[in-house]
Parts: sequence; C-alpha cells; structure tokens
Amino acid sequence: MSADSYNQVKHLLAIDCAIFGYEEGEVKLLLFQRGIEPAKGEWSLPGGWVNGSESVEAAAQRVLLKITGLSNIFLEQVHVFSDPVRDPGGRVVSVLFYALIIIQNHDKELVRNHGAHWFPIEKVPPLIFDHNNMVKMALEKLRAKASYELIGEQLLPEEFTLLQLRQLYDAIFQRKFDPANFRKKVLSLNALRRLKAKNTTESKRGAYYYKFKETSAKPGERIVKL
Amino acid sequence: MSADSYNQVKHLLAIDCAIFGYEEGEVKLLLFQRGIEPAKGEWSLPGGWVNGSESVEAAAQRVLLKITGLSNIFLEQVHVFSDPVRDPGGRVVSVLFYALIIIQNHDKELVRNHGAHWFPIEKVPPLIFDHNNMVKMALEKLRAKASYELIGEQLLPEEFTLLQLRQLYDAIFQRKFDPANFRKKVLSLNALRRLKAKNTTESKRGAYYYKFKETSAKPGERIVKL
DNA sequence: ACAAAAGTGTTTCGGCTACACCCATGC
DNA sequence: GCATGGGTGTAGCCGAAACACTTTTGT
Repeated sequence: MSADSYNQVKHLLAIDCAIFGYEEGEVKLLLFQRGIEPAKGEWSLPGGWVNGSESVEAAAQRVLLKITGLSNIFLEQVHVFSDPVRDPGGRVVSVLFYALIIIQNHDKELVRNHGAHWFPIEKVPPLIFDHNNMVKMALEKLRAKASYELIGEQLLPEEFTLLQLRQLYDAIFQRKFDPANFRKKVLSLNALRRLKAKNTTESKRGAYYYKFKETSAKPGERIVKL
Repeated sequence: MSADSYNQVKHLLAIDCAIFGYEEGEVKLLLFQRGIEPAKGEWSLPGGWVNGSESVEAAAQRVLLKITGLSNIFLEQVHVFSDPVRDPGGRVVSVLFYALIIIQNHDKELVRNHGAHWFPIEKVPPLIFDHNNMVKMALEKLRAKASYELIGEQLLPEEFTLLQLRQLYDAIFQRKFDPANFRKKVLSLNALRRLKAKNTTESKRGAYYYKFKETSAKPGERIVKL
C-alpha cells in the first residue's frame, strides 16, 4: 500500500463458497439458484457481500451459517476473481473459498428452503459467470490439500472405518486406492486413534472404527502423489 | 454472490507485492519507505490501490512497472488480508502477490528514487501492519512453487550455469543441495537447453551455459521435498 | 461353500542420498 | 601440484506399488 491518501475508489466485495460434502461415496458440491438479477434462477456458488467491519473469512462463515446452519466450518481461501467484467451486474471483486462440511450434520431443511441442491462433483451443471472456473480451482485446492495431509475430519462422521476413509479418497481423486497400501500409509501417519467398537454393517467381519486424534499440529505429510 | 441487490457497502481495495530478486547468492526482497500516514517512513511492501476498472493482477502489474520499470512480470496471488483493523488508517482489504524479477534488468535508478531498498530475505526489518506476516506467506508460496517446478527463468539472467541455478535453490531453501544430485535431477526434468558457450569466470574448467527451453507447458514436477 | 471386506506380509522397483572418483584449469 | 568447481558413476536406503494370502462372518 502506498498512495496519496485513503480517499480512493471503492469496490463491491463479495465472497463465494465452494462447499464440499461427502455422501454415498461421492464428493458433492452445494449449489444455489441465484436469487437476484442478472442471471436470476441460474445455478451458482453460494456467496454474499462482505460487510464493512468483517474479514472475508467472517463473511464466508456468516454465509455458511445462514445456508447450512453450521458454524465454525473449515474453510480456506482459494483465489481472488477481479476481472472488471466478470459480473455483468457490475464491478464486483470476489474472494473464493472452499469449505468442508460433514454433510450428515447440516440442516437439510435450511438448504432446501434456500433452493439449493447437492451435486456430485462430476455432474456440476453450467454455472453463472466464472463460477465453473471457480469450482475447478476449488477442487484443485482440495486435492492439493488432501495429498499433503490426511483430510476427512471435516467430511466424515466423527467415527469412521478405514474403508470409508479410503472411499472418500477414491471419490476425491476419482481413482481406486489399493486397500492394503492405503491402510498402511494412513496408519503410518499416526493421526488416527482406533476405537473399541467395530462397524459390521459394511462388512461381514467387521472393521474397527477410527477417529482423528485431537492433534495440536501435524506437519505436512504427503499422502498422494498428484 | 447472492443478496438483495448490488447496492452494498464498498471497500477500499489494495494490492501489496513481495518482489523477489536474486543477486550475489542471496534472495532479496524490495521494500519501501511508506509515503503516507499512518506509519509514514516505516518499511513496507510496495503496494497500491486497485482502480475501478482493473483486475487486482493489473493493479499489481501497474505498481510493478512504476517501481521497477519492468512490465509483464511474473506474479501470483498469495492471500487476501482483510482483518477490519489491519490498517490503522482505515478499513482496507489487501490482496498480496509475490513477484519474481531478474534483478539485473530492473531500473535501479527508479527504485532509488522511490526510496526503496533490496533486503536479503534473512534480514527483513520490522514492517508496518501485517506486512511481516505477508512476507512470510509469500516466501512459503515461493518455496512451494520452487519445490514443484524448476524456477529460475524469472530470477536468473537468460543464460546461466548449473552452479548459479543450484546456488539460487540454496538461497531459496537456505540449505545446501548436493551438486551431483542437483545436476542430475534438474537435467532429468528436460526443461533446460545446453548452450555452446561456457562460463569460465566462476570455475577454472568452465561450465556450460544453459537456458530454459521455451516450454509451452510443463507438468508439475517435484524438485525438492519440503 | 462362497463372497466380500479386514487385515498382514512379501517382493519389486524407482528415486533420492551420499559418496567416490576423474577432468580441466588457474594459481 | 593443489585447490576448485565440472561432471559421471554407483551402492544403499526407503517408500510406493503390486499382489499373494489368511481371517471372519453373513448369506
């Protein structure tokens, strides 16, 4: 920052959220039917304006709470979109976030009332403006994160089996991981605690439940080569 | 984006640039003495306001041109800083970029006239506001990039020896790379073209000059484990 | 009995690391 | 002749990948 003064052109500032959830073996994205002109009624990422006295992160959390009923959601910045003509309705600079939610925990009623819908990431419809590009970048970011550290704490129920975790990774990367190798790799990270209980609904023999250790800080640990 | 209309609170929007150069075996950062209140005269990252009809990237390029005399500089977004009280002078949202320049090419006179100075990255002084944190994040981004692909095209002279490239990496990661292994790894990437000419100023025997191939698109190729 | 997932073990392969070693040349 | 960087070769280690194999239990 450096200029003559603080008396400068001001900008409309928005945030958009790529909200990912995991359900039925698929990574899903929450999309909205846009409520305002232009492009009213078309599919878009949920978003909102940034208020005068909140950070972009706070704005994103506010929007997330309004839509999903959940607070304290995991989110990370992805990119700023600022092409002067990206929005036909006017000059709007938008900060894109991706968010991870445990789909089972969210308020489905609320989502429905907002006219929103969960789409599997392989079946994202055409979106307004540059939102398809946003989804692409958000997915890349998600994959990059998942390849550097074990994710799932923000996507799976608190207790889960290694099968479920592996299928999550299968869904994120759209490939099949070797069950034996995935197990060994994941356990070697020492990030999970095995529970006493077993899940017998998904296999005859039964698989132990695991949960994430309440980990203060784990170093970057590579899971997958991209 | 979704709300009642486009009649919303507007924001001061700025960009800040962490400009990296490489000289005398050191990665250096270009810092400014801030020209406006508050904190006038203190060290800061160069930056500027975003105009009404330009993208944040265009604003960054404009600032870079003004300061270094160079256009078409390599830059990438790092992060958005939007804490409402990050700038005591008012509510300013800032998009941080890092930029790489070939320090030998830039207009030293211009830099001097702006009261700017190159600091080795290990000797960055206390900066205004959240700028020290910005430098930290920009450096992390630079290292992440350098570990995924071979950089140097934007930091070294057009023709360079493998010694110079290795010393650049030494400087970026603040460690010593094994000369033999570095050479083999770099050459295996197939991104450099060996020239006829040799450099005999830095070694007795003389080392071949290399230059980057005019590569359309190289896939992400890991150089260094972080 | 068989299918299907759980869980363990083994072999192979490739890349990274750490060196040893020769080359060329200015001092 | 010796120090310095240039450049090549190689042995060892480690992790990823591929896959064989045993266990358990519902059907």
